[in-house]
Amino acid sequence: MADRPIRVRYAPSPTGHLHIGNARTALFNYLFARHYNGTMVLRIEDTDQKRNIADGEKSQIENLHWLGIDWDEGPDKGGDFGPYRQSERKDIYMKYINQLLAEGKAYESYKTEEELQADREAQQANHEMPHYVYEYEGLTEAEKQAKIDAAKAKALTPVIRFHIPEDKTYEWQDIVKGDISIDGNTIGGDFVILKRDGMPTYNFAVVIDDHLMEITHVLRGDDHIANTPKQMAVYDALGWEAPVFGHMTLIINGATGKKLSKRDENVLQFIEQYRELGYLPNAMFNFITLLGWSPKGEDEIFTKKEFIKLFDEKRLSKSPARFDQKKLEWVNNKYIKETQPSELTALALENLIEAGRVPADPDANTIEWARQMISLYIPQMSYTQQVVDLSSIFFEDRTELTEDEMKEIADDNALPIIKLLKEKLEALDVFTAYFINQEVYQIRLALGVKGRKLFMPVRIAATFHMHGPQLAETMELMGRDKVMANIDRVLALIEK
RNA sequence: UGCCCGUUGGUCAAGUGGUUAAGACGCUUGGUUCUCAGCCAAGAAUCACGGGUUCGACUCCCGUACGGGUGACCA
Repeated sequence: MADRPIRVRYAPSPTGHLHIGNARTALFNYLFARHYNGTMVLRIEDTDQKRNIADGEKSQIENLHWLGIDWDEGPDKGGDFGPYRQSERKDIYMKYINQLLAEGKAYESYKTEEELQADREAQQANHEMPHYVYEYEGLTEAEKQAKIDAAKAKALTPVIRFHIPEDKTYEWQDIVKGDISIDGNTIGGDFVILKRDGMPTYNFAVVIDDHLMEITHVLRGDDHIANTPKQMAVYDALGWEAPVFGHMTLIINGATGKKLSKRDENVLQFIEQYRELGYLPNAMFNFITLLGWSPKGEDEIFTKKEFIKLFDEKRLSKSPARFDQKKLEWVNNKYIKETQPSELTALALENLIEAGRVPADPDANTIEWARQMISLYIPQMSYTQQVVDLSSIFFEDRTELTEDEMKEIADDNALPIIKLLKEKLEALDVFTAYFINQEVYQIRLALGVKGRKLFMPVRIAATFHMHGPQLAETMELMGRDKVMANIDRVLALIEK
């Protein structure tokens, strides 16, 4: 096994959009493959026809690409081990199912849903773990055959169950958890490998696919630990060697302490949602990689290349990690500061359009204006959608000042400053930050007021807010008309 | 109820028998700036508990507690 070239896979089912937990699984498989110069396979596990959704596969692929994850083989790429959709591999599964049937390692089961349900209820009442009870228990081979024939005569369709050898103990060395050992009699009895609709079940199909696709390492969420012995039993039955398993801890909901579930609505769960808010792919990559894994040293910010180089599966954490939105914001802000303003503008523009702040098809002037406005907020922006709120100073038309703001301009110095400001700005030829600053300086010289006492009245009069980004730049972006209107409004309020 | 896994500050975490128990986010305080933010500096805060083993345990062993996972003709 160790000598074979490393092959790993990410195997989503197309049942929804890319979830953070799945993204993390994909990420670590990707890092593992790239670190060891191995091969990354994308396989679509679409055996549950009821749950598949129309664009599930497409959406997975798009979001993975957005995150910066790529693969070498998959439904969209081809490869020597295809097809890469389980729904297209039915003939392959049937071959092995027939083989197990012929060898007596699997059998037709006619137990109905009602019977199974009754079994489970009885077991539960008995404080036992729910498990399948062998329906041909104590029957001779002939009696068993007779029972099957009787069912066939009624035109019933069976499912195929796999016979679990209950006296075996399944043990493996897990890459992340270490030695794990599970008794064959605790895993729930003979399980279904072929459903009545003719599709194989997950626990069977993965084994066939992982083996045929020559997967060497299976890195997945630790909710699959309980499936592992079932899969190992299938490997045994087929005479195959199982791959190396690594069960990574789940990401848990910070508020509930439970596995991050698609039903939790208080946490943003899908990569797409972050994308829409203007999170950057590299920041997401960075943040998610550091959830449940850490490199040596003290750094927190790494490029993808560095992560690939540093990746070490032995440093995967054994205990679950909470998703910390605040830290993600910090990481994203770091990346925002490193990103070209033009790129940020493109993202933020979408958010502004979405919010109705900017027309859907902005002209060149608007784009340039937006670029400058967004630049003012780069130091404090956690994600670009925040410009919508941050920039409200440019869009709102307030008519009243808050108590705090009134206090700032109640000073005796305030009125002369504002009056002089109005005068100077009216006379200004070119309404740009540079010249505005000059005029403010002139006011300082003329009235002998400086610092907060000077700037606060100017800020409030010009912007109608006591907070905002650099004053002169803000005024330039607001434009002379709006600034003059603000000043008049504030003057009116003072005189009242 | 069974089986499996886990437990270092509020959060992410380093740590592998002897350390002042790193670092980051967050928080608090101070500095800087016209404000907010940012930036800089400082600070508070941690080994779940009980037994062993040992000269010495966060580190090894055993129990307890707590948390999580699993139980399908979902994956």
